[in-house]
Parts: sequence; C-alpha cells; structure tokens
Amino acid sequence: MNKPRLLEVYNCLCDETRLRIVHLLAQSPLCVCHLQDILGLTQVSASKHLAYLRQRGLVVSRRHEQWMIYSLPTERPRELDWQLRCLQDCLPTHPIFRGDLRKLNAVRSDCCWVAEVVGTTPTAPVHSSRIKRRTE
Amino acid sequence: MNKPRLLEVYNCLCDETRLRIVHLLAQSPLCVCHLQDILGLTQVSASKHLAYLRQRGLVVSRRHEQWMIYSLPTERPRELDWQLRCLQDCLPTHPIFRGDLRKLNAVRSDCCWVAEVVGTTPTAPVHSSRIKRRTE
DNA sequence: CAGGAATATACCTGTATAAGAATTAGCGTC
DNA sequence: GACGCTAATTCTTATACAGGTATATTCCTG
Repeated sequence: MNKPRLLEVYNCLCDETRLRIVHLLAQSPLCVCHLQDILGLTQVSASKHLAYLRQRGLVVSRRHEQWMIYSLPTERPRELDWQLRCLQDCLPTHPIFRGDLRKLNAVRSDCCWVAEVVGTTPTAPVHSSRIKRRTE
Repeated sequence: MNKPRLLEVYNCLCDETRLRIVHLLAQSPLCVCHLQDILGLTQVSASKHLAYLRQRGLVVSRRHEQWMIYSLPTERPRELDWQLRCLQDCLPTHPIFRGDLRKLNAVRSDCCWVAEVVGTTPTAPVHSSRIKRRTE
C-alpha cells in the first residue's frame, strides 16, 4: 500500500534495541555476535532485529566465513541520512549510547581480527584469532 | 528508566496518522475537527493520537472557546527540530502528504475563521463563521 | 563426513497499542 | 438551565511485535 519510506525508517528506529544497533553500525560494521556482546542481547533477539532492519533496507549484510557482517548501506536513502545526522547530534550525551560506544571500543581493541573482518577487504583469514575470541 | 528523548520522538512518528498530524501542524496550527476532516479520522482517534503527542511534548494545545487548537511548541527539543527538517525534505513528494496539504489549503480557504483562530492572537470572536462551517 | 560455532527461522506467548462504541465534560447560545 | 457543538475519557476488542525455546542452516576444521 505504498507506505512512505520515512515511516518505515521510523518503524525501525522506534525500538530501543534497533536504535542502538543502527547507532553502533554508524560507527563501524559489526558481526552479529559482537552486537550481542555489546548490547547484551540473546542470539535470537539480535538476529530478529537485524532481519527487521535488513528487510527495510536500513542495514545490509554480507557473509564472511561463518560470520554475518552487518553494516549500513553505502547508498542510503535520504530518509536514513537525516536520521544518521540526527543520531550523531542527539545521542552522544545519553548514557546508554555512551556506554555502547565504550563497549564497542573494548571489542575493537580486544579482538585483533575485527579490523580485518569488518574492513573493506573482508577476505583475510582469521581462524586463530576467532578461536581466541570465543574462549576468552 | 530515562528513555532517550529521541526514542520518544520516534515512537510518536512511527504511526502514519501521527506523522501526518505533525506534518500538518508544521504548516499551521489546527483544531481537532479540522484534523479530523483533513485526515478522515474519527473524533476519538484524532483526540487520542493528539493526546499521545501532547504527553510526549511534540505538540501543545490551547483552548479557544469550544475548540482545542493544536500546534507545535515554539521551544522545541533539538530531536524534534531534526525531524521537522527531515519531514520538509522527504515528505513533499509522497502522494499521501501532498493530498494532506491540498486538503489543508481547502480548509483554510473554505473557513474564514481559521486564520483568526489559529493565528498568534486567538482571541477574536468567530461565532457566525463557526456555524457556517458546520452547516456547509 | 562428524562436530562445533555462528546465524536464521518457526512456533508460541505476553504486551503494547490502535480502533470502535458509549459516555462524560467544557464552552457557547438561546 | 436545556440544548448543540467540540473534545476527552473509559471500556472492549483486535493486531503487531518483542521475547523465549527449539530447530534448521551454513561455514569451518579435523
């Protein structure tokens, strides 16, 4: 029924978990398990929220070995671009999102393989460090 | 639980009816019955959505005789200001909102008292024209 | 190909809320 | 004060969706 694109964007962002996900992905691409860690989500919850966002075009995913890497699309509808600017302006002062950014940086420094995996060249092998992550 | 202000704004705008209301009020203050007419809402639906918006600070209301005039607050949180800019940029092309603006202009021209009532000086008497509106 | 890790899906349940009907309340005219 | 108009509230019902459990799928390693 030709739902306005902007309305779909609002439907995505009106849930706190999804707002936090988009806020994090605006900083860096991330795999599902890192989003779980940072946001304290169950695997199912993370996966379902990401599916919701993916189906509405707010995020894209690509497989890298056994991980799914989620990121913001490079070609973004203007509706989303407005929201990203708004997030950047309005969220940094709020404790929830400050905390998320802190945890994001912890993940980045703890996991030597994140930079490789989430970067623009996702083809580097990361086997040994992957095991390191899961056992730590 | 200290819900982020931006999340509340999204909760308001993620409903199509409320998005259309805010879009209209960004053009001009309006009384409830005009919003009903323009959007094709029942009295109850209009009133409840407006209460939802009012409780979250996205709109304010003032009584003028037997009408409640709703408008955007003059002092707006930045979260709302971002959305107003976004609406102005993203919505004009969509048929739903174009239609709403058309109907808004029809109301404005049909009803000689709208300008008086919704203006910054809401004290002018409008009795005769009010009756005219209801019977036409 | 067996097994494990990461992710997705199907199903069920609970909750928030949108919509409708009926009622109530406020303001103005007569 | 009775009546008409505008708006708000209450109650009930219906629907969307978030969360949980169990299961399926895909990829990698040995």
